[in-house]
Amino acid sequence: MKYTIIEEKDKIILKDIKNFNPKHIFECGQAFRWYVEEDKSYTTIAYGKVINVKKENNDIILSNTNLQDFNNIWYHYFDLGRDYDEIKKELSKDPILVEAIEFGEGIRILNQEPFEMVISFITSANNQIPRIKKSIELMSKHYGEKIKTDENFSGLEYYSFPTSEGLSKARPEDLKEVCKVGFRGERIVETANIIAKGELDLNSIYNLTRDEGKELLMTLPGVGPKVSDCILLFAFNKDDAFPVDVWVKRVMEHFYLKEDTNVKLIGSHGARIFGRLAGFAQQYLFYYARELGIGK
DNA sequence: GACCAGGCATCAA
DNA sequence: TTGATGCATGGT
Repeated sequence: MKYTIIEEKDKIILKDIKNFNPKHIFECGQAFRWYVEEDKSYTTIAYGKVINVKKENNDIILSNTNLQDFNNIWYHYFDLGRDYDEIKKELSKDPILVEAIEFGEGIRILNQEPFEMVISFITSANNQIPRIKKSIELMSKHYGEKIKTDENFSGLEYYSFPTSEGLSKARPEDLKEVCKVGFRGERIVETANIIAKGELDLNSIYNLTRDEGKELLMTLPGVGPKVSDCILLFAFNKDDAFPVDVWVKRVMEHFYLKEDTNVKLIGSHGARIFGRLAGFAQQYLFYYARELGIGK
């Protein structure tokens, strides 16, 4: 996991870095706001910043950033302190994971912003990934704030994801008509309200276990077992969280259970066989299953 | 036109 | 506690 950090003008280069493939990281379903560019690089908006990520040979080039932001934001966001070789080695005791890991060898689990994850995964319920992305983009454009970028970066407009205050003032009807969130409109506004008023402090979840965090998150409208696990895994570093969606259900039934079951049984089975690394196993399996259409 | 999508809320048993 | 059903919306 050793790599060299090189600072250039508006760029940070991670030289000879392993376990970092932009396509795998940004298209494995954990994040909804990474946009692929013509040169195969990816651009996103996070923590109030716009950043572009490009892979060139064994290097990763982070553009429109600097060393200070890298140290304060991106090092943690990209989970660069974690040893993915160790995780892969442990999970590779399972022959099925060997295949899934080979397929998505460059996956990392990002540390994303809590409120954005809450609303994004409420939006994901009984929805399709391309439509989820579109709704999130529309919510950002209409209820987020425009981010100033250097003119010579791309010339496009970028918007931050809305704050809880911003979304709490939205009307559910507008979220439906303008942002195409359907029946999830009421849940989004109600949840934004609860968080904006401080009735639930998301930051407290950093210090809770998966089970404790799950119990708290599930008090929010629109947050159930699967959505809460996604929030815990993608925002709060709860690596033992094992979100079970239609794809994980399919891939688990296909390779492990060999029969038609239910999501609750799959959740407990995943926790039992993958343990503290269940979240990583889930991401490798999800990407593998969805890209190849396994079990469909 | 039925069926499905990174499920959840609700209600019956 | 578990199982069935409706839900907005848009694409097959």
